[in-house]
Amino acid sequence: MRVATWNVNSVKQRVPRLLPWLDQRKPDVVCLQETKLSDAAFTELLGGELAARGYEIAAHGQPQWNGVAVLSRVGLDDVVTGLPGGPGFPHQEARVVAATCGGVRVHSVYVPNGRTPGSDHYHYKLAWLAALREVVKTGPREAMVCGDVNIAPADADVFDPAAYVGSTHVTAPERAALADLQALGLHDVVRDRWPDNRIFTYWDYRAGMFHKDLGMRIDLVLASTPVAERVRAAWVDRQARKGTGPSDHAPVIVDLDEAPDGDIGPVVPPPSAPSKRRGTVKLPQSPD
DNA sequence: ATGCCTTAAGATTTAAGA
Repeated sequence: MRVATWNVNSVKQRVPRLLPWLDQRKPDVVCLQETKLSDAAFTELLGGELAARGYEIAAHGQPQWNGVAVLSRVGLDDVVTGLPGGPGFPHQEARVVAATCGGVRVHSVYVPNGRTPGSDHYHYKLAWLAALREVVKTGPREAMVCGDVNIAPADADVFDPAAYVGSTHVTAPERAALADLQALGLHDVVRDRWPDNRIFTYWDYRAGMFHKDLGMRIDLVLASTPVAERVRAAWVDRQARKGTGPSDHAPVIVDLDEAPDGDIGPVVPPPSAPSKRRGTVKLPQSPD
């Protein structure tokens, strides 16, 4: 099962990039953020194209800002929008939708930006993360939190830590809130897969930041232990950030092996017939 | 320049993003 997450920065503007990307990468589950579209407009815009590709849609949007969605062609059950009892600014915004896809509880999240450390929006960000934690905590064991968390987990996740001193995305309280979420047993599967690599998922549109590879890693796929154990590839699709009319974020793509089947027990390849696909496969981070 | 691009809304500009 291939799971991807992508902050598309307006799905309406990104249609010419999104549809070819779906055809190229063929993800089974797609978490989208910053769709910037009402649910009715989402369905009108993409319902036909996505249905033709076998996707069901769980969209949770609003007319102008924010907006998230889950697309799935491996089932889409028990859809929940928003965070029950969660904070708003002042009212709840369209920042999370969850659905069960292929046996995994998938949360597509767009964490508030925070704007300025200490601001009302910053405290809203921290409260929002705490509310997300409660939802995940009480949810199924097989879970993934995918999306734009608007936090660089470590200094290695920004191009220059000195450039971000005093800014959001790197402050200790934000990182602590993310660590609290991960303390539920969620693994940062891209970083776990590539512990020492320079990996970014967002590059500012301005000043040739992408060309110079000056970015941040703020789009994450977090997986609970039973899901993380199935990861066979985890990488950032930098290809999708190139060319004409890209989002300022690149997709993150994660491939999961089949769920263990109780009837067959642990799978051990016979020594005489090594499988081409057994074990973890080191895919290039960016197949340029 | 201290928001250098891009988006949306809707108006000749503003708010927002990270």
